[in-house]
Amino acid sequence: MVTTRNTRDDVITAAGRLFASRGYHGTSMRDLGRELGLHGSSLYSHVTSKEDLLVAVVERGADRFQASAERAIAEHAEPTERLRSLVSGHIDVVLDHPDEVKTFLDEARALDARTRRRVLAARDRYEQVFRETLATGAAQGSFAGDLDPKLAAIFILSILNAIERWFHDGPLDRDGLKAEVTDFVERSLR
Amino acid sequence: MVTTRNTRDDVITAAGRLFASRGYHGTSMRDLGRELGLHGSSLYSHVTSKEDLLVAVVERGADRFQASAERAIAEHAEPTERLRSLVSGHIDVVLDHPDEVKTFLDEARALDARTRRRVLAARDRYEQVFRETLATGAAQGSFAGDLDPKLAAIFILSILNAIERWFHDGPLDRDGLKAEVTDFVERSLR
DNA sequence: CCTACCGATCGGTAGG
DNA sequence: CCTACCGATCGGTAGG
Repeated sequence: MVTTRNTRDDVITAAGRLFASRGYHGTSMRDLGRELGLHGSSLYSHVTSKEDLLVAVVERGADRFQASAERAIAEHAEPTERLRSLVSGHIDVVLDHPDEVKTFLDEARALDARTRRRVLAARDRYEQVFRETLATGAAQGSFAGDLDPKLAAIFILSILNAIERWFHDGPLDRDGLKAEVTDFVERSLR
Repeated sequence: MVTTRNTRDDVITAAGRLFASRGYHGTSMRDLGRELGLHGSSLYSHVTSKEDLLVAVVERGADRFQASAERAIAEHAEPTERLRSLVSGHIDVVLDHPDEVKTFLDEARALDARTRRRVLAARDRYEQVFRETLATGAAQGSFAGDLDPKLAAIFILSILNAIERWFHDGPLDRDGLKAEVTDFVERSLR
């Protein structure tokens, strides 16, 4: 037998998988236990409640996006390049951690009000990075001068966040996807 | 007392409201009864099951989009104009019927496999109208010749479907929103 | 991580 | 549309 005991991390990962595919309310603790090969009640040695699990999954998603934004900021100052890095980093997060992303985007409503507010604030800060990059670029002449940075940020993030819903490796691979999104977006900003 | 009995239509509308805000699995029949001022068990004189309700809400959403596409096709042959009409019509559906749209977009996974396939097929046919409009426009020179109609359709629909998540009448009204989206999209297609 | 269990709530039915 | 109810399942606890 090579079977090992599950860690809290394993539990959160499996929870993300189920929350992403069936939704938080569509997933029971017994479902999750089955996924890990143990009884539903045994999960309570790893977590204090079902919502505790949701918080953990959602925060993982939030952290990934934040880390990606920080990398883009650290590595690229010029607006066009920074935006490309933001787009590329976002796509990596979506494709590398689809379950956390989907839960982060779709299941925040199941959180209690205080936690939900915190998560939405994190989302806003992330969007703000896109907005400021666009505003700087418009001011410097990299993008169209009449650009509305707030709306453009929303449109770009709409495209990025939807990727999880339709993309699966095929004729178009990850780099191709990044190139297509970047191209579509940059045309709009000129 | 002006209170009237609820019709099946009332029940479906209220169900859309709750499914959109809490999700299908996050809504109980008793919740829905409370919303309508009657007991959960009384709902079964209007519907045969909870899933019956979900199907009805989702199909309403699907029908609205289909009707919008048919109108665009009937009224505009020229690709640029037809696309504008598709965008405007889609935004109207999203803003006039947000609950049905959200349920249509987010809760299809809760449907049984057969119904879900039917709904996804309807979604595909709708997307196909966008794709064909873009392909025709690219062939005729209205849009860039190297345009990928499939990807462009996805990107445009990503922007349109996300509107429900962030738009609420403010400084930007419905017509302003339509103009901004159309502008952003058309720049990308040139 | 398991066994044995709890009260609450779930979708749904019978019979008016 | 209500009353009275059903078996199943829910999140969670006690005690090992």
